[in-house]
Amino acid sequence: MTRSGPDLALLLLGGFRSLVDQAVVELEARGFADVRPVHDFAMRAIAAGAGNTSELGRRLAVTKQGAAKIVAVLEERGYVAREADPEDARAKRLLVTPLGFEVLGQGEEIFDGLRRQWEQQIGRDQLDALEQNLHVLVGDSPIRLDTPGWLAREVG
Amino acid sequence: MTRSGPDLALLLLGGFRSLVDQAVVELEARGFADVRPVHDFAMRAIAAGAGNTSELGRRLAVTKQGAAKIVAVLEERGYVAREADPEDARAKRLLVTPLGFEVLGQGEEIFDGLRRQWEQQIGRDQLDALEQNLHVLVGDSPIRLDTPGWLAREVG
DNA sequence: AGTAATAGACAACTTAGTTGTCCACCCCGA
DNA sequence: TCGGGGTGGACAACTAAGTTGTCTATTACT
Repeated sequence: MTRSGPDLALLLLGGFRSLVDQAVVELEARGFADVRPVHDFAMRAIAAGAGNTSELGRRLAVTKQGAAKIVAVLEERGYVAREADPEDARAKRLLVTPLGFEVLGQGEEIFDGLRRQWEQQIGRDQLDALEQNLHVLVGDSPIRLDTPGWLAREVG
Repeated sequence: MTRSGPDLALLLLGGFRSLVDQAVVELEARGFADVRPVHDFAMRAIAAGAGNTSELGRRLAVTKQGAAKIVAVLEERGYVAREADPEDARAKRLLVTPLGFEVLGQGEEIFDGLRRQWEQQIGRDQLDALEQNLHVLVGDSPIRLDTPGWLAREVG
């Protein structure tokens, strides 16, 4: 039984790590090596409407230069393409390639699978309550991704 | 209501971030600037018996050189002292100074306070269940600290 | 039209770790 | 008892993933 504040924080971190580490390993096993959560999140942001690098930077809460580096990696891997923006000669449009969507889909599938494992371990009601409570505590916008350093780390 | 695997991971990360960010800010307000979770964890490990730098590295899952850098910071801040080990001429003993224990104590107090806030928001029973369930899911040793990159980040 | 803001490139720096190498010292076994 | 393998620690070079800072080209405001 945990009762201390620091332990609660560690428990949350542990839960996150547990899911993400397994997901990264499983993604690699499926043939997508070197995909980190930050890549996944970046692609999701692009697919969700971050049309250029500067906008992506804002959504990921990194500088546009930082975003440009992420995009460079994604482009090199073939997950994201860049093309001239017909409506703005300064900008280059970002788009997720079919291969990128493939990674995205697999990632979602893996996370869903892990969630189902948790559901089996503690029961549907408990997991629902856990999510519901965290939602209340964290607020309506839990998607703050400004932890790219850690998200990008190699999994031990 | 959250039902997707990725969202669950984000929720856990959000919860952790929420606690840690507030804790860092509050610690700073109490006069301990530039203290990051990784410093706290390192001091805790030393206090708990990590008697030298190599051992600290093992407990934090970083290389001994990495541990040495953390120790250097803690020593410079006056939170940790090093002295010759009378039983091993190679080693230098690590010990947490009174000032270090002060930080540790304040940190614990702050986290406990944040936990009480959560308790008020969702109720004692719900928080107990949340902790209990996470404990089951994460396992008995939730204290895996090998995320120093992110733990050490400046809070936005 | 003129000025401010924005997209993006390039370069240098920062942080928090990593290898890699070396030496001094401990320990254990022939 | 000595001799070799393992360990603690220092120093140096490298890496990853971001940051500022500066520059140009282009767009948007008024």
